[in-house]
This record gives sequence, structure tokens and C-alpha cells, in this order.
Amino acid sequence: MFAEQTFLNLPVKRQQAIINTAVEEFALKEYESASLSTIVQKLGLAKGSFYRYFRNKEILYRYLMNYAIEFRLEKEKDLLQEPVKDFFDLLIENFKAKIKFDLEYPVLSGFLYNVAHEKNSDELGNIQEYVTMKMMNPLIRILKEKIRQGQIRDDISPELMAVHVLQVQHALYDYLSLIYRIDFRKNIKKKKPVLSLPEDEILKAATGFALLLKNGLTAPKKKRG
Amino acid sequence: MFAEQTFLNLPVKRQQAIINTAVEEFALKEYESASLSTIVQKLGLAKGSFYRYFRNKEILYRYLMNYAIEFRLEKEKDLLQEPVKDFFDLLIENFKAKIKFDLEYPVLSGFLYNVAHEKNSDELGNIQEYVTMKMMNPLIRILKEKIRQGQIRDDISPELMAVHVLQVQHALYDYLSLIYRIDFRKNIKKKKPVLSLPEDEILKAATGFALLLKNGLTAPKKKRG
Amino acid sequence: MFAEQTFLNLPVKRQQAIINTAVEEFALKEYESASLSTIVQKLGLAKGSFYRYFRNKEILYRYLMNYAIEFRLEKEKDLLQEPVKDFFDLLIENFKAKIKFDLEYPVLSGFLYNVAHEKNSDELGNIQEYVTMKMMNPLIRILKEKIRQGQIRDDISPELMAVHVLQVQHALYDYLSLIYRIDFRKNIKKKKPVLSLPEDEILKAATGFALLLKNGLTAPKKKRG
Amino acid sequence: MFAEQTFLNLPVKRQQAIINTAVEEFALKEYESASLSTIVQKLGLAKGSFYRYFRNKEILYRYLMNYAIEFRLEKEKDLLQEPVKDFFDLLIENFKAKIKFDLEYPVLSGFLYNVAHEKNSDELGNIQEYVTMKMMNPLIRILKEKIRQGQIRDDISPELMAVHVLQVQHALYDYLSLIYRIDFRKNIKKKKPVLSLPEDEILKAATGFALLLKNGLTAPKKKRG
DNA sequence: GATGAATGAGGATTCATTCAT
DNA sequence: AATGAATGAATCCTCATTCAT
Repeated sequence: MFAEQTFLNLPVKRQQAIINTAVEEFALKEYESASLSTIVQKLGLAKGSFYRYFRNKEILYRYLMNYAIEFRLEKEKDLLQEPVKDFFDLLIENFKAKIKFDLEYPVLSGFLYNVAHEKNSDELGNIQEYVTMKMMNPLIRILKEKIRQGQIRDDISPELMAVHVLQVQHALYDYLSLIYRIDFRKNIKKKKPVLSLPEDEILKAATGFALLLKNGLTAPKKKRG
Repeated sequence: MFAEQTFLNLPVKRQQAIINTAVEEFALKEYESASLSTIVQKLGLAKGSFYRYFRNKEILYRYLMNYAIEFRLEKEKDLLQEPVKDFFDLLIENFKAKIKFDLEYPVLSGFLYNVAHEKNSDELGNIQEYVTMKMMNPLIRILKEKIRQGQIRDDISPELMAVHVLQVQHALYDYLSLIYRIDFRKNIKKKKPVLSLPEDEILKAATGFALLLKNGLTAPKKKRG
Repeated sequence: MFAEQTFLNLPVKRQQAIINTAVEEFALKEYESASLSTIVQKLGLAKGSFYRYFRNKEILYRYLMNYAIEFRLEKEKDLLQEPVKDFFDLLIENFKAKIKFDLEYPVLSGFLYNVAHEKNSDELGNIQEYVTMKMMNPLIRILKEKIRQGQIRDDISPELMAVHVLQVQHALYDYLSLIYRIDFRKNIKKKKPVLSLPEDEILKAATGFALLLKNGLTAPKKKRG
Repeated sequence: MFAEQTFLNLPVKRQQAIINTAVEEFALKEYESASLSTIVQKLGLAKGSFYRYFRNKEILYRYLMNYAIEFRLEKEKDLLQEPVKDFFDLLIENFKAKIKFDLEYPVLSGFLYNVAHEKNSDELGNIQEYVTMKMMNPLIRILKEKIRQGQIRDDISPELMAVHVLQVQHALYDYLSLIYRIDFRKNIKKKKPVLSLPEDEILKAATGFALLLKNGLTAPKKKRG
């Protein structure tokens, strides 16, 4: 849809190299600041060649965006299709999955974070809408089902809840980087492991957010007896 | 602290004009892409004059950031000082206050959003940390008190909860722009009124998020009899 | 070492044009005041193109510096390799060679003069040291040999003597420009012939300095009848 | 001659402060790169005030130049007026005096060095000529006398010899900075003592150059018996 | 007589994109 | 089909000088 045929004709390995390098640049810089020159130079690619693969910067960005979203959803699919589980177990596993994804694909993860917050480019327009919708759709489907099953409250629209859940995923991310003073981007740049935390710390935070999602801030009623 | 004395010597009106124009630019573009030339041109200001007011782009940014945060906290102060209220009433009012702030000061609001998500500049470093902390502190204070009073759960750290609450504020923002397909940035640029929604719509969304914050997603137990 | 491959790929003629124009600018202005814009404009070159040839101003300068030194040493080589001559004949010929070089390559000569006196730039650091060493090395080698042969005094370090000799070369330059009121730089700028003096005048001065180098200021003992 | 009356009306102390700061700037940078803004800022002086003291940058420079030369010649006067001494003793003392001057007035010394090598400014024109003449005149007078006395050779013009002697003074300077890897300018900037060498090292170098001036490079005839 | 705000041209450098080979 | 040289507008920032107060 976005890439030129010349790009698709490339050996898959070269395609991957190009995607990876470009994604890395857009993970480190937002759209306008990201530099095609840098990408092309890192790849040892001729400028002219690049423009035969992608019409321009915007097209490249949209291509990468779709690629990353698809990739991400693919990884999530198995989990979300699981129908049996309790929704909140599912939430926790979803958090863990997200963390796992961040650890395994830090660059892609950083890129998606940037995409989700990209609001400032004239060329891209209101891209957030598109991304958020794409990411929310599977979630909304599940939410609707759980509402029908009575597991989840029915007095709030599933779209609102979906936005809520996704934001909380970002919150988890922000919280860990804040508390453990981690500069993700710096780590990406230095090709260092991004999130080197003891697993139980991560789990504890994830559980915390899941609990808040589940029961809110209210202090639980003390059980008597 | 950041601005030169020459700036402070300016007539307040001129100061405001400069602040407004600069904030607008940084609301429309993130730090690196924002253009001093644009700011200066819009103001009808000589390049050289600007640099007599602020040493450089970074200093200007930090000045505006502090200005905006102070301004925002000031507006919030009255609300948060109120000691009597129930925390959740307070949350709802806080949401309403935030919306009101966004409506009244859309440019400042957009700028603060950008600041809170600015992660990409080498010059600014990990500025998010600083901003988030500043915005979170009053909130954490209240949370701790409410925890002591038993209104709020004590099994999750107040910092985590604070991150949660602030994210939900962003969620409200994102939700409205998503559902009502509002492109804040485009409106800012076109100097059009930013968020023209019926008040009850806004209130409904705010209430929704406050409820989620309060009780979570779980379907409430049906009261018997 | 300093130039980009793109520069080396250029037709030799174009390379030379670029070198000449750049050298001229650095012959007329010292490092910091020299203007890339001027160079580029004189060449009818696009700004961006220049930066594909040289990474930045400093790199360009260092490239030109090496180029000029190599060029100069190359021209001197034949003379200095000559082993048979008496050292002072050699000095005189060296002076003549220097003058000849200045006449033939006035721009390069002016540039080298500037390089040798460049002390004011933070970027370049103490570049004088490097240049002086480069220019002194062949001279020191010869001096050492002549000292061993007993032609030259052995009570003063060859390094000191080398500095002395090179300074006297500059003195010759300064003397001629002073006495004949020649403004080399103005001539370079106006593309006029730089040093239009009768050859015997030049020779007389060169001989004078060589004599001073050889025997010093002291009045020679009158030979008795 | 150059300064405005307003400057001369200033308290001497203020005049000195202005001179010192300006000289320092011109000691660290050559004419075109030197910044009036820097000078004015260091002095806490209003821009407008400065331009009431000196018509412009060029006038300031010429004023400082004259000031420094006068100052320098004044310090040298006592020594050079001494008629009795042997010329070469006088040379050595002159070298020592120069070193002493450099140590006592490093900033002035650095400035004079820059002035003597300033060839690159359109505004200043061929300023070298003027300076050199000024510095050479007393020397030429002495040389002529010594020639008449038969102490100094009469087969070379006194002007040429004067240039020679002055250059050797520079050589002493260059030699020490080269051998002891001293970056004068950096020291000036850091307000550190400029030339911290054991006095005998300095004396040795000075003697070396004086010897070369006196007898040249030629190995002295071995005395028989 | 002193001030300091305003100016705008000029500095080095980076960028996405085009096009002839 | 691939290349990579060329472009020129845009970036931030500094400068000497003027002039109204």
C-alpha cells in the first residue's frame, strides 16, 4: 500500500534491515526531527535508491507504522483470543505481554510509543486517531463480550474503557521509567538492554495497575469476622 | 531564573505576547522541530532582539515550561486545598477543572501535553521526569492523606496511584478528541475555538473516568432485595 | 583522511578550483573570520554541496593545511636532499626557493603564513605546534648532520637553531613587504601579481639574511695586510 | 587621537579597566573575531556608553595598539638608552627584558603579538608596517651607532638587521612555547600564570638566541694550543 | 551624558528531495 | 534499476552599530 514495488522486490533480509534502521530512527526522534539522511547513511544506502523504495518520508513513516502495529497485534493475538480466562487475569497477562514485548522489541516499542503520541506534524495529520483505533479494536471486542457476560460494568461505554485500559498500559511504562529513572531512549541509542529490572519488580507494578483497573482506588471493605 | 533581565524589563503586555506566541509554537511542534524563526516572525521581532531576551532555544523552553506549570498549578490550587470533600468528588471536580483549563487555555494545555511527552531531545534530557514530578507532588500529598483516612486503598504505593490518576487525565483528553474527532492542534493553529462540546457530554466522560478511577472496571455487585 | 569520498570523486579540475578558492579565503582571513559562504559563493557551489565534500569548516581547514604543507615540502625536497653543498649555500638557495615559492604560489604562501600564526581558535587548538614541527623536521635532520660534520656549532640545540632559521625565513618575507611597502593580502585579493621586484633586490635581501644566519651581526675581523 | 573626549573624562581607574578588558579580548582573538559584546559584557558597560568612548571597533583597536606600543617602548627605554654596554650584552638583557615583560604583562604581550601578525583585516589595512616601524625605530638608532663604532657589520642595512633582531625575539617566544608545549592563549584565558618555567631555562634559551644573533650558526674556530 | 533595547545581515550547518548518468 | 551529486531553503545563533529615552 505504501512501499513501492521496488522495495517489495528486495531480498527479505534487506527489507528487514531497512525497516529496522528506519524504525530505530523514528524511535529516537519524532517524525519531523527524524532524518532520512541518518537512516540512509546507517544503511549504506544510496539516497536515490531510498526514494525508489518509498516515495517520501511520510510514506515511509506510514508504512513503518502499519508494519509495527500489525507486528504488535500479531504478538498479542494469541493472548486476546483466549476466551476462557477471567478478564483480570487476562489484563495482568496482557501487561506482562506488553512488558515482554518491550523487552524483546525495545526499538519497535519505542517507535509505537512515539507514533501514539505523534500529534505535531502537519504532514501526518491526526495520526493518533488512526493508531488508537487500530490498537483499541480488539480490546473493545473483548470488553463488549465481558460486559455481556456481566464481568464488567455496563454503565460506561466500552470505547471509554478501552481508552482507559490503553492509557494504563502507558502508565505502567511511565511509572517504571520514572521510579527507576530509566531513560529508554538513551538505552535504545546505546543499544543497551532497555529495561533491566528484576522481574518481580515489574510484576509488582503490573499487578498494581491491574488492581487499580479492576477495583479502582477505593479502599476495599474490610471483611468482618 | 531563565529569562534575561531585558525580557523582564519589557512591558508586561509585550512579555505576554512573546510568551503566547512561543508557547503556541511549542504546542504545535515538539522541541526540536519548533522554530524560533517562526516565533520571531509572528511577533514581528528582530532575530537579535529575541536573543537578548533568552539566551537560546533551550532556555526559552525551560522558561515557558516553568511558566506553564506554575500557571497550571496555580489554577488547580484552590481546588486541591479544599480539605473537606470526598476524594472522588474532588476527582470529578479536578477533571472538570482540567477540561475547563483546556478550554480556557488550549494553547498552554497543548504545550503542557507536549512537555509531558517530550522524550526525544538530547538538549533537554529526561525532562519528563521533572515535569511529572512537579505535577504529581500535590496529588501525592492528597493521596497519602486519604490513604491515612482509609478512603483509599493502602496496598498500592501512592506514587503508582498518582501516575495512574494523571494518565487518566490524559485519557479523558484523548478520549474526547477521539470520539468527537477533534484535532486540537489544527484548531490551535487556525485560532478556532478548540473544544466546542455540549457541557453534559464533557461531564459524562469525566464522570465515566472518575468512576473507573474510583471503582475500576468490575461490574458492581447488584444490591439484593 | 579529511575530505569525503565525494570530494575525491570530483574531476581533478573541480577539486583544484575548490582548493584554490578555499585556500584563498583562508589566506585572506584567519580561521574564524574566514567565511564558508564566501567560498561557496565564489565557486558557484550550493551550500549543501560543500558539506558533501567536507564535513565542516574545521575538517576543510585541516585538509587544506595538510595539502599546503605537503605541497610545500614537495617543492623543497629536491633542494634539501642535495647532500654535497655547503650548508650556507644551501641556506641561500633555500631562501631563494622560498621567495620563488611565494612568487609562484602567493596564495598558498599566504595561507601557510596564516596557518603558522593561527593561535586564536578553540576548535583548532594549538595547531602551530603541529605545523611548526612538520616544517622543522627536515631542517633539523640536516642541521644535525652538519653539526656532526663540524660545519655548525654544537653548543646550541638543533631545535632552537631550526626555529631560528624558520623565523628568519619569515623575516625575509616581512622585510621585503616592509621595505617595498607591499601588501601581499591586497594583491592576493585583487588577483594582481604579488611581488614584482627586480630579482637582484630579492637576492640581495636573501643574501643579507643568510649572512646574518651564518656569521651573526658581529663585524668581521679585518684581515691584516 | 582615537578615543573620544568622553573616555578621557572617565576616572583613570575606569579607563584602565576598559583598556585591560579590551586588550584581553584582542589578545585572545584577532581583530575580526574579537567581540565588542564580550568586552562590554565583561565590563558591565552599556553598549551605548562604549560607543560614546570609541567611535567603533577599529578606532578602539588603534587606540589600544598605540597604548600598548607606547607602554612597551616605555618599559624598554631605560635599557636601550644605556650607551655604554656592549651590544650583545645589551641584546641578552633585551631578551631578558622581553621575557620579563611577557611575564609581568602577559595579556599586553599577547595582544602585541597579535597586532604584529594582524594581516587579515580589510578595515585595519597593512597595520603590520606601522607597528613594526614603531618597534624598530629605537633599535635601528642603536644599530646605526654600533655600526659606526665598528662593533656591528656594515655590509648589511640596519633595517634588515632590525627586522632580524625583532624576529628573533619572536623566535624565542615561539621556541619556548614549542619546546615546553605552552599554550599562552589558554593560560591568558584561564587567568593562570603564563610562563612558569625555571628562570635558568629561559636564560639558556635567551642566551642561545643571542649567541646566534651575535655569531651565527657557524661553528667557531677551535683555538689552538 | 549615559543607557540599553532594537536591528538585520551574516555566520555554520542540516535537510528532504530531484535528476542525470 | 540503481546511483549519488546537486540543490537551496531552513535551522539556531552572533555581531557591530544605532537611537530614543
